[in-house]
Amino acid sequence: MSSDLRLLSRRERQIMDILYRLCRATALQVMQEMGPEPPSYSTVRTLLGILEKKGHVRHEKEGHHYTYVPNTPAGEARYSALTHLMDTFFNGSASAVVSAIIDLKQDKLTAGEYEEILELVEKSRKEGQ
Amino acid sequence: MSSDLRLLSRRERQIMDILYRLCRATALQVMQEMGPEPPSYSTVRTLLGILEKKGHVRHEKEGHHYTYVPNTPAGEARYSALTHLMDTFFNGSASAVVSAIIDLKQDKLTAGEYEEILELVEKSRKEGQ
DNA sequence: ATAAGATTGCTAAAATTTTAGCAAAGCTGA
DNA sequence: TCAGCTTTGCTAAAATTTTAGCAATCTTAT
Repeated sequence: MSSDLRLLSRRERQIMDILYRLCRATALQVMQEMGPEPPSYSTVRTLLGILEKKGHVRHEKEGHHYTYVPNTPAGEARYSALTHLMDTFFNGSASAVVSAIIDLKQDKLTAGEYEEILELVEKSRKEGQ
Repeated sequence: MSSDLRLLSRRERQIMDILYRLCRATALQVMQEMGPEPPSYSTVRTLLGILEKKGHVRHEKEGHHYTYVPNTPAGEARYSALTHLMDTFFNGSASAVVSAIIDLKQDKLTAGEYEEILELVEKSRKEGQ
């Protein structure tokens, strides 16, 4: 089943990313999220149609218009994205990724977030025994 | 400068991923890493040439053949990949990513790795004060 | 009811990506 | 040396992606 997001074209992936970020969106909303040099509304609709035909997306009729939703559950998509990132850039090492995240958010992490992370890790450690 | 990897085509990105994973590689090595349905050697060379022209890659003469190396430092590429992943799938939340990593590697993490991660987090917390 | 506005269905062409072949150049070992 | 193998340089065409227009349908408000 897998349906790997990495096999999609540039625009297709860009749209899938937007859908995962927003969870659900109309063609218009998607277009507005497509950053600088957005394609036309028409183009976005075509792409959504292609993604639907390929099975990556489905639409739900919401009143007058369509709302598009990713077909693969967010959890699954997250899982494979994270695995790929870890393998590609961090040699598969979990602690290397955590280290990078910490670096990344360094000054922005609140005391509460530190607590949360520590608890997560310790909880998992205990469960693993 | 940015040169976003997400703007590349499917094959181009696939090759960049391989180069980041291997750090450096010849066209042949790249081809051998291209999974099932690999393109021809010739095709891989063409793609590497395009990536070079776009400035994503450079080659070093190594004896008889070329070895290709990513131009953007691994650290920088990691940074933007991780940021994008976090924003797309984890709503920008650091602790959510950490939680996912833990889940992911659940049974495979050794006691030593748990220690390492905990130390990383605590060290950062102290420094942040 | 009906005009105005918005959304969809369909189509086609432009642009880019992906593919691979062949000649030339460079090394290697008999 | 020189025949054979490997790698590069160049080229061109097939395949896919990306683009957008227009008619038809549906909603909403007058």
